[in-house]
Amino acid sequence: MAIPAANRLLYEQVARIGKAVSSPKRLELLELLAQGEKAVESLAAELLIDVRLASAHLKALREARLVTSRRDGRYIIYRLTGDDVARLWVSLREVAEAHLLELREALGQMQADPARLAGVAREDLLERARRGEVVVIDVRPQPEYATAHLPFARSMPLAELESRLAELPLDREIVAYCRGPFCLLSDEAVRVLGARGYRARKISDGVSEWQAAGMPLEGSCGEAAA
Amino acid sequence: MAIPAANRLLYEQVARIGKAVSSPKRLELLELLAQGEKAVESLAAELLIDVRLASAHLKALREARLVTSRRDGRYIIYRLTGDDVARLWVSLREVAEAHLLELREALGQMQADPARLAGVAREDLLERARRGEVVVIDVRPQPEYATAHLPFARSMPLAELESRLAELPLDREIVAYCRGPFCLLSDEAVRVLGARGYRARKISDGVSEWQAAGMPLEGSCGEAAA
DNA sequence: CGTACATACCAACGAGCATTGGAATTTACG
DNA sequence: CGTAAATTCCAATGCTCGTTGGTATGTACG
Repeated sequence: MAIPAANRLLYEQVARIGKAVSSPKRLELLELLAQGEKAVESLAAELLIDVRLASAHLKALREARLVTSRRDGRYIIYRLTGDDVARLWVSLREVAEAHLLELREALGQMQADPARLAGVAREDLLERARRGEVVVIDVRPQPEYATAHLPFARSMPLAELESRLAELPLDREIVAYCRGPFCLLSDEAVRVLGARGYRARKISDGVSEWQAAGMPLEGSCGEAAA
Repeated sequence: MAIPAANRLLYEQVARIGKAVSSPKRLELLELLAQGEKAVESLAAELLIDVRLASAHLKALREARLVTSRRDGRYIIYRLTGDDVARLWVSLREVAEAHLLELREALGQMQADPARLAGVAREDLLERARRGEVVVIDVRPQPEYATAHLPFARSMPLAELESRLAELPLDREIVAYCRGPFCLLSDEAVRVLGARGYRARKISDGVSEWQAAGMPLEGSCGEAAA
């Protein structure tokens, strides 16, 4: 009755996207690129893999049109082809979290940290940050902050945190965030701050999660060097 | 600074979901299961593949926890583990449509049909259907209609359409829908109706797309035989 | 209780993918 | 213009996956 060969092609095309997100390394690349555009070298360095391997994975992502590249001097800068790619990564992670017990266990062990700011709605956090009741710090590297960050957030990269402690108030709660639920930067920041007597907690949102929830972002969402 | 081995496991878990949706056949299975639970045999028949192959793919989907199975007599009935799985399928398809030119071309060729009801918001269609200005027909097999269908939709399986033409009014517009943008049932229905003098058009939404857009569904969304 | 049926399991083959060694290409910089 | 740096391309290897032939398991039905 129907022509089965006709739409077989359609599913193959969608499967191209599926194949692109079927590798852990490529997912890691997508999450990094969701923080802002980056050169191959820095991506490879962050993942602790060979540059050639990173290049090969990026090629696969490019062939699925999830990323594009442009040349900037000696570097080739990769970036996501759209916000929907970051949203897809968030959706995938949420489905995995919802159905894969193993993932929830691994997440729980990794961030056994009791310093989670849970049960607070994003709107409430935003309102408190607006009023200055809490200080929201973005502990990712500065270029990622420059690309996009949460409203009222202050850039405080983990690498500079200890030397810039004086900038943070001791009398107000400090809320740290980083790249998302899988990122450990904010956990480390909370640990450091807690040891120095600060009242610090973390949220697991990154900019992608925040935006996927319909919340506003700030930042020159266009260009930023890696 | 950070422990890279710790969260390596996390990405592997998410990649399990990615691997599950990296095969065209498995995507087809997911779309069919999004219409309602079904036995292995009927899934294999619909895909025109060997039952053993369908079983193997379903096993892969089950290991990624995207589907579950239960026994009903001699049959093993598979169903999605949640609405979020159907939403993931919709998201994947939307990302593919947005970025893969090849997909848009293939889609355009397949449904070159000029009878698309485009540019009409879902809310407007719902309102017109409520007022009875249009007759919305669900041309999928009846069990899928029973599981879930659009509000005010009437079940009119394509297989029975020609013998039940008398039930449809000639003076009102008829809007057909089926399983989604990749499904050809509604195109065929529009063709048949058009040849008999009916004013018929189609929408590309299926129940998953409708629901993913935040629109309400009707139906005994629990049990239905395949 | 034995046969038919639906489905899962096991094995095997070929195709495709991840990874790394080595080389080519493009750009910047002196 | 030549050298260094960043990245891609090519080839080879080992592994995983899709597919199908054969078989086992569990259920219904006479």
